[in-house]
Order: sequence, then C-alpha cells, then structure tokens
Amino acid sequence: MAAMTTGNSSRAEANRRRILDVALAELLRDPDASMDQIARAAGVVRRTVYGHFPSREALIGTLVDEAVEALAAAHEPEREAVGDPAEELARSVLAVWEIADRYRLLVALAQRTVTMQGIRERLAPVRRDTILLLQRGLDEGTFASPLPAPALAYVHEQIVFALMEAVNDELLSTHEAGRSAAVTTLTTAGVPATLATALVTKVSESG
Amino acid sequence: MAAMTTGNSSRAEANRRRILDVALAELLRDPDASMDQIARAAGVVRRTVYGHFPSREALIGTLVDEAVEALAAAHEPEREAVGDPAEELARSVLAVWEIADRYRLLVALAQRTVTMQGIRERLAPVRRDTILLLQRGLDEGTFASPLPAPALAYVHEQIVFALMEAVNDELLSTHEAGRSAAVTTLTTAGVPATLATALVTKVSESG
DNA sequence: CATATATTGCACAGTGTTGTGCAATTCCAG
DNA sequence: CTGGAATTGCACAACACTGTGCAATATATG
Repeated sequence: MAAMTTGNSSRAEANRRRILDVALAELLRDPDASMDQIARAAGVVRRTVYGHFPSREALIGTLVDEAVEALAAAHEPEREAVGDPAEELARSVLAVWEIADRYRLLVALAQRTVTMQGIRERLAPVRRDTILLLQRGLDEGTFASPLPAPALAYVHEQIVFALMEAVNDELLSTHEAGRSAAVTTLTTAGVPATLATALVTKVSESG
Repeated sequence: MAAMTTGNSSRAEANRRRILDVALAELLRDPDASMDQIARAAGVVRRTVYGHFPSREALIGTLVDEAVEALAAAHEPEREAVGDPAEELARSVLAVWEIADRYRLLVALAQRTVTMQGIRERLAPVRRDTILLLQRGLDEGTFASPLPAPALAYVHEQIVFALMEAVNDELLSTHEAGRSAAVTTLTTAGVPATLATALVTKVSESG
C-alpha cells in the first residue's frame, strides 16, 4: 500500500521534475531553503518531496549531478578546438551562459559547508580546462593581465554571476546578456574592447 | 550582582572587540555561523557573547554598522576629485581593497534573507557614486563596455570578491593584490591594459 | 467501475539553535 | 587583600527543521 517509493507514472514523474526545477530556483535564492519551502513552492506537501527523495541531501545531490552533467556537456564541444584562445574563450562563455543558473548553484553550494566539498573536485576538471586556455592566451600574448591564470579564472567565474544578478535586477536584457558576458570576459582578459566585440559578434553568428 | 550588562573594564572591552573581530572572520567563512561557533572561536563561552550583545542580530548589526562606516570613510576622500574617471576609479578600488573583508561581509549578508535587506539601502549611496563615476567615464569615452553602468558596477564588485578569494587560496600575493584589483577593474571597464597598468602604478605611488 | 499508485494530513522523535536565569568562580583595581 | 565587575557553567523553554510512520484520500489506467 501507500508505498511512498514512487515508481513511475505520469504525474509522479512530472512532480519529481517540477520539484527539482523549483528546488534549483529556491536554493539559488536561499542556499538554506528548507524542505518545506521547496515543497510549498512546488505546490506540494513536504511529505511528498520525501516520497521522491529520501533526504534533503539526496535532493541536492540529484541537482548537483544534473548540473555537473550539463556543465560537462556545455564544455565538451570546445575541447577539440585548438585555434585562437580568444575565440575559444568566447565560445566557452556563451556555452556556459546557457546553463549559468545551474553553474551558479554548483559554486554557491561548493562554497558552503565542508559536507558538499566533493563538488569542488567534480568542478575541478572544468576549471582546469579554463585555466589552461587562459594560460595559453597569456603566453601567446592574446590575453594581457597582471593576474596569474587561476586568479583570472576566478574573476571570469564571478563576472558570470555578476551579470546573472544584473539580468535578475533587469539592468540587462536577457537577450543581450550572453554576448555581453562574453565581451566583458574577453575585455577583462586584456583583449581590446573593439576586438572583443567584433569577435563575439562573429562567433555568436557563426554558431 | 553578576550584572551581565557589561559596563566597561580592560578585558571587557577587549573581549567585546575580539568577539567582533572573530565574528567578522567567522561569518565571512560561514554566514550562518552559530553564536556558539563564534564564541568558541573567540575563546569565550556562548553566554559571554550574550553579555556583550543582546542577540545574534544585534551582534551582526554592530558589525554592519562598523562596516558601513568604514566603507563610507574609504570613499569620502574621493568625493571631491573631479578629474580623470580612470584615475578616480583606480583610487576607489585601492581604497576599498583596504577594507575589502568588511565590504564582502556586507554584500554577503545583504544577499541573504530578506531580514537584512536594509543593508542594500545603506549601501545604495556608495553604489550610486560608483555608478555615476562609471557613467561619466563611458560618456567621455575613457571607458568602453557593452554593459550599462549599473551592471558594470556589479561586475566590479564581484571582481573584488574573486580576487579576495584568490588571495585566500594563495593564487595571488597579498602585497600585489590591491594593484592587481585596480588594474583588472580598469581593464574590465575598457581601459587598455598598458594604460591601466601605468595609471595604477602612478596612482599607488603618488599616494 | 475497480484497482494500483501517488499524494495528503497528521503525529512523532531527534536534533540544533536561540535567548534567558542564576549560582559559582575568576579577575582586576583600589 | 578585598570588593565589584566580568566570566563561566549549567539548566531551561521555545522554536524550527529533518526524517519517518500510517491512515485517509485523490487520481489515472485498465
């Protein structure tokens, strides 16, 4: 009876999905959102959430898994390109921007308690790739910055977050935001503003 | 007797001061640090903290007051200067960097629950000044960015945080960090890297 | 309609945190 | 040394949150 094990059905799956989506949004707003807050926001009772996920940690874990997967997928197409570092960086930012909310959740949670420290490790490969790209650009002279590549990577990360917040506060149109993020990132890396703008326009048009 | 009202004495004042300092560090590490964590970190029992501050909110409130005051003081000397926007921005970043930890606490707390929303309002004047400065630079052509001035201000804010984290993780030497932050901020605003470097060097040497 | 399945509503124990009260104790100043 | 202030140690109530059990109910599918 009443087997809260939740096998699979139309609305069961839909509920599970909606709980995950709402949880992402809710945890983004407040990393300490309670199960009750999440449940109510998903139009469901707290008990139901526990029917789909055995614990709060399991719920967040699922979210983290999905986010890591999405992030890896976003970076994958860029792996083989070995051309201009500036162009690669532009593509990377545009790709990450599409899943910026998930990315943000990951880093926000990773900065949190030691418990979720495993996230940092799972993000490490992506970060490593970015750092190598930046280093290559610095070596070749495409980029120019007083910062070492790893610090520059931190800055780029935060730029994405800053612009997400800007979009949230309607200081920036959603449509332009991705390109603006790419241009700003390139500019921060030391690429002249005019070059950066032209490059991003080219990249985002050529797909 | 035992009036926990804590009037004033040598160690009483010293304890109060130390509690505030430790609380700043502790809350920076974890915005949800408990009173017990803070007390222990300060080498004191929880009950003692309540002798100096009637509530957790009062403790944080005191911290916020001090931080706002420090931030306002750091911005004050720049108010009257009406010269080159780039130079003003450089001075501003260098000044803020000196109290970056307090600044960071403010914004970290402001991003938190709605309760502490008043912080945003108290930070508004400082932000307004920065935005006006950026706007002026954009109008004059000193700065160049696809972002509107308010969004650019968000980015600058996050750059400071990113570099604080970099210093924390020893990716960046403490000594160079301030100047690096200034150069990076200028670069992001669209000032050519070479110009930015030269300008920051000049400003930080001339005092 | 009948039936399996998902959801709800409630109750409960366990846990961690806040804020307070009070007696015992430590500490510095006069 | 001694008196007054600060600190400590402990106990306590109030609250919020997690995770679980179980019966009642709603809902889709055959």
